[in-house]
Amino acid sequence: MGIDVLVVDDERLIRAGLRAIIDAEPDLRVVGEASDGAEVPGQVARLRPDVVLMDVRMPRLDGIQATRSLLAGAAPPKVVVVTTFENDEYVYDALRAGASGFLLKRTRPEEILQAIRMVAHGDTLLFPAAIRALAAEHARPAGNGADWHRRLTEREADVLRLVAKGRSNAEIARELFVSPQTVKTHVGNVLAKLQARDRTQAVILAYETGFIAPG
Amino acid sequence: MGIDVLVVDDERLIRAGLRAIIDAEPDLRVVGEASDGAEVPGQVARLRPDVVLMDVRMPRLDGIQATRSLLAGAAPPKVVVVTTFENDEYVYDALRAGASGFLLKRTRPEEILQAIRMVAHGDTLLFPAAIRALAAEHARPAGNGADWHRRLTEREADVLRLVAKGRSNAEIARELFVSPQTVKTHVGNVLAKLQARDRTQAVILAYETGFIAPG
DNA sequence: GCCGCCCTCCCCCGTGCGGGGGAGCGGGCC
DNA sequence: GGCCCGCTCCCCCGCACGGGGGAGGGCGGC
Repeated sequence: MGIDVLVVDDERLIRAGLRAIIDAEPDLRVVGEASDGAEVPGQVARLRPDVVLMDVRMPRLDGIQATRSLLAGAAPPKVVVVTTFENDEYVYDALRAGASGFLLKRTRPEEILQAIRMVAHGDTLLFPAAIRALAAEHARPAGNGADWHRRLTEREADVLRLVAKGRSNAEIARELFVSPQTVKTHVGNVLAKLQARDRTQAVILAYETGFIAPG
Repeated sequence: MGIDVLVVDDERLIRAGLRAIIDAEPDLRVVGEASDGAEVPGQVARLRPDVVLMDVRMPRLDGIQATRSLLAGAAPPKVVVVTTFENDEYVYDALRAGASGFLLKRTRPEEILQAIRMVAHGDTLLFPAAIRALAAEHARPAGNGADWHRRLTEREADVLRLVAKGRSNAEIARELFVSPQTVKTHVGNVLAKLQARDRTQAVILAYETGFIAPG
């Protein structure tokens, strides 16, 4: 019961964001992270995840090679390759290497979660599906069902939204009718939960994970 | 010669980003800004812009009403309505109100510029065009032809890219093999050019204007 | 030649920010 | 009743950050 996920990405920021999103789900769990394709086989052998969420571009050993070597082993996990652009030439290589699917990094959180569940149950996400997901993203009005709210409390989410609008702590305090100290507490909690060093990194995570949408 | 543009948006950040993009073009010029639909008629009468770039959602008087009142006047400017989602119900109202076109905020800078030129020359941007622009956005690999490079020097753009990755000044200094003071200088210049108060706002602008893409 | 821009580096200074504590209060759960 | 948790507010502290200057070298345009 429950799907164990290994997150592989060379960007610490992205890993933190994905972890936050995934761990918010009751049926999903991040059992480990790797920052490099070369670390993947060891982590997989040790942690035995059900699904590996793997970035394409990484130093040393890229996601394609890592996928290939993984799938060659015994009882391999499902692999979802995460890429930035859908016409990335790596995508075709990823499918040939045996990936069960791939996602765009700009995909909305709930779609990432759905994708993990799908491949865990044996489904395959094909190229057009990613396109459709993308289209669906834009078809959705403002009902962005971002999901790490469950990790962030409502108040913390309020604060993050304002941080992501460029507001200072003092401004946020005025807008929320609380003291600056309170805002500092919330911001501190947000940073801790997102594993961000400062508000700038928090904003980046908010954009990268779809907590807020550009435009 | 040259197209005069009035930028209307309640978000100071967005206005600054659009101004930076537009003013970088030799044939375009931002002659003024308005933060509210109610300010628009006065600004138009005073500045007589060729094109008004107008946000839909604004306090007091929204972009639709502002467009309607503008088009009712003598020698009205062309109006391009800027919206967040293409299925926004306001869009149809905008076209009925007499807008010459509309854009998605997530549209790439160069497409925004092209749109301004098109409507100034009497062309009309229809709904499908926005969709196509959107599709084209994703079809484009990494060749993001962001345009405010002309305002930002190359070095400044380098620094902004790293700032937008969450790096501290010291980290940027190490990565670029220069002293922290130099980085501070560049960051300061970037903030000034983007009219951003701090690095957090600069990152927001970078995302909102498409200087960097999420994912 | 000179001027202007870009890149580099330096000083000082104030402060917003983030980390470390702690604390009171309400509501929900057991 | 006790416990946990979210929200609120407070202290202290160190430091990275941003604003204000200035300065020198390289390079291209006028």
